[in-house]
Amino acid sequence: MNGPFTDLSRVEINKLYNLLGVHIYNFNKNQEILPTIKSENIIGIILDGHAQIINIEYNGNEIIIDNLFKDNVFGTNISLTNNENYQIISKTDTQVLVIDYDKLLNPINLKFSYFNVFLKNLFDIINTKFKEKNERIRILEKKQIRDKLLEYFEMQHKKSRQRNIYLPFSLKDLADYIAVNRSAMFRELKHLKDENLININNRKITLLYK
Amino acid sequence: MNGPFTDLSRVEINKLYNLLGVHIYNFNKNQEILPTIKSENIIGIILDGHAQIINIEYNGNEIIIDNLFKDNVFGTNISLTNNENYQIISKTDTQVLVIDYDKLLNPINLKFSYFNVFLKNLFDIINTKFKEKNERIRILEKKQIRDKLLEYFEMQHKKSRQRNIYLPFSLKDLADYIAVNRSAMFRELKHLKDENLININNRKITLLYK
DNA sequence: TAATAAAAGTTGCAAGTGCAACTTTTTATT
DNA sequence: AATAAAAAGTTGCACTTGCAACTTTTATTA
Repeated sequence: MNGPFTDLSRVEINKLYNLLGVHIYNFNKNQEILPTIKSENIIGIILDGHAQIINIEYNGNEIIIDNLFKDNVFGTNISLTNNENYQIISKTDTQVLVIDYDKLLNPINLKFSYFNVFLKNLFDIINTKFKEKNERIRILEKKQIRDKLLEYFEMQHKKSRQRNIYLPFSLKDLADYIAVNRSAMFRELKHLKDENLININNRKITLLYK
Repeated sequence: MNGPFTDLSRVEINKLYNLLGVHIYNFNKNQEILPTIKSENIIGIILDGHAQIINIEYNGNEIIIDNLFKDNVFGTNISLTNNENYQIISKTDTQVLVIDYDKLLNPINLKFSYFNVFLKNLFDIINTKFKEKNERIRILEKKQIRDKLLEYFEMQHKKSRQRNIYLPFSLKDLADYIAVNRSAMFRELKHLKDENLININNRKITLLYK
């Protein structure tokens, strides 16, 4: 397992600290990490210890989204879905390194700046994919089809801010995406419709509770 | 949505092509992409079209692991779990850009080489996390507790090449990880034990079918 | 080492889901 | 426009799972 400073000398690491405006924070067990270091756009790296990303749902339920151990990364661009109510809590004494994401890939310091723009783009692409995976996991973690559907609706609604959801794929594909049986999913959609929580015709779903 | 060449001029893109030894491949609908471009360690980017990463399971089942659209990345370091039997198939006419992953972050071409070593490390860290997410999704996609467990065992076995699996966490945590009810999971573990497929005591599980 | 908390192990029951086997509707192809 | 193929919509049934409510065992802490 590689860490952020693999293959780098002490001198080079110090250069990096200056170049990137790195900060290191220390936390005791069970402290909130995020408010302390929060800024617009950061990458955090756990240098030592153990922390958890926890999501607080509308109903008060707390869900462990991710466990962060040594050399794991987190941040507003990584592993966190947008617009969420989350906390990062240290579970042991934890040391965290924080980098300004924009500074990280800001080419003004560097020759071959076009190359670093390219690297930044690659990062963005991977991060986008990363967020998609996390979203899907959030849905798959739900045990009931109803909850999976509602979680999916919730995510779509947050993105579009609209009551109407236009499925980007077929209902069959939706069933695959949330990993349930197609007929069973449809049955549940009907239940939601019968309870006047949604309207559905073909690929247009209207959230009546919003 | 950003692509790999966002914010780069035509001239800069051409420089990149030379610097990185970029190749571009064109595929017709329903062609196998991977064998054509396969090498030790590559990053592929879909420039145009649509492709799917498909896993062929031991029983012949084909599972769509991922859909790749314009500007999505894939590769041996990204989104693919190790040691798997997978295919990447173009679903439409598809154009793919291929980069040698080692060349990408090889510092010999660059000033500030220590900085690029650091970027490479960050890539590695994110990719590791990415693979972990994919593994979990593979498990969560299974509909039955038994299949989730067997998939989990399979993955652990492939990593350690041992019949004995030592759980890195509690059974309660395993239940959370595969997102099922703890008692129901335990019930299923007992069934597997009764059928002489596994042995289990505390956190040591032995696969008797291996 | 005693007390307390957490995890493992167990079971009955109600509810939810997968599956199969359809019919109907929509979309794609010649 | 006719035909074929895919997706949507529907239902009964068996089986699986979640949930609750325990007991027993293993860890943790005072």
